[in-house]
Amino acid sequence: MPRAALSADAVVALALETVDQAGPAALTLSAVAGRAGVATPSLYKHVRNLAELRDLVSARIMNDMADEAGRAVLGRSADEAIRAFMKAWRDYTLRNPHRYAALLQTPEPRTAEAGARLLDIIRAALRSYGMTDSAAIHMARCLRAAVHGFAVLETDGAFGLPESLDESHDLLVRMVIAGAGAPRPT
Amino acid sequence: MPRAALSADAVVALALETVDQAGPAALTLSAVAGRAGVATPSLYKHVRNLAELRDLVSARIMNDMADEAGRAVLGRSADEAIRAFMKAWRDYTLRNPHRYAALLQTPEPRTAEAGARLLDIIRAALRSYGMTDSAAIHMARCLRAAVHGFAVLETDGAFGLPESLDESHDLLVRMVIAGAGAPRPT
DNA sequence: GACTGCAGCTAATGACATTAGCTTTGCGGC
DNA sequence: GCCGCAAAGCTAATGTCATTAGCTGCAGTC
Repeated sequence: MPRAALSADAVVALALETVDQAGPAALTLSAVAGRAGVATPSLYKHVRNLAELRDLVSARIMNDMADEAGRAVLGRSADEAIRAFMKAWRDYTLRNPHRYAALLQTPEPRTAEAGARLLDIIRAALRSYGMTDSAAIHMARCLRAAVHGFAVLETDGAFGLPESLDESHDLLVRMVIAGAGAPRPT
Repeated sequence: MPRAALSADAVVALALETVDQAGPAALTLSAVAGRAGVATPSLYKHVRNLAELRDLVSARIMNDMADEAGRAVLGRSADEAIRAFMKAWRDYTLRNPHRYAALLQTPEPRTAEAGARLLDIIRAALRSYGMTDSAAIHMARCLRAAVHGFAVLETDGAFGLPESLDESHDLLVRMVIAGAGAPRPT
């Protein structure tokens, strides 16, 4: 194992820095290579291509969020779990707006896997409601949609009005909790 | 006015075709020029640059969706209006998955304007609940977040499980309606 | 019939990603 | 201590784009 200098993980870390500082559009191999003090083609020794690097970054972020969300939910159940999960999610996105935008739209394998972890966490949080597996899946999807939609719109600055976003988010949380409490179809 | 051939609108239309057929990543000036039977630099006579073209396309799509959603809501109120709105939204996204992905994240002026129209439609639909303006704004945001989040996740194929997505969407609709009916804070 | 302005063209530049093939360096075995 | 090898890095080359500059030719206008 010659020169230890770089590694796939190190490249991803530098890519993440780039995203944090300059946004996902600035994530180019040139930029990462510059940050690593290395010629661009050298990166190909660690990463198949730009698409893979994007996926790796995306997966890292998704796993990160899943970790934080999982920690937030620990030891809570039902309404409290949902509240904590949604708060953790929003906190992360506000803390790292560029990261959120770097999450891959098109689900590459690694990102998809991280997404599955996330799903598990949500399902675990919902277990305390005692709903059927199938109901829990539908509920988890709704929770995810709500949380994701809000995050996208907020980090993109798509909510124009001056009204407090905290309050809007509170309403969203209450809405989801109400839905979880009474998920029975008509 | 020499040769009428192209025009900004025509360019946007061709761009939209490109997006529909090959996805937003395929929206390049080369591609559009090829489709128009014209050299790439010629497009600059109609559009400032690629960024502007993206914004124009995005705004066109957003306006389209707002039109459809507005039509769907016409003559309905309260729960029925919300249900119709959400159904119209999802139908559009399923009919035009690539278009939805082409909506701009970063809100450029024209897209933002179209987004404002959309907001108005939602607010009109909520008026029948007789909530205060401020409550309506928060509610509209939640509705938008729910609808947007679901659309993104569904068109990206981020929902892996085999469970019926129609059913999940139903649950989402019910959740939002419940939230609109009882939006009073703690 | 000459004038003007717009639409389109070709040529050139510069940022990237990606590939090919060469060079260096450090480690394991002798 | 010395050798070979494989990983890690480098330079050079190619191709795709976006974008700019400057030229050309046609549509109507006077």
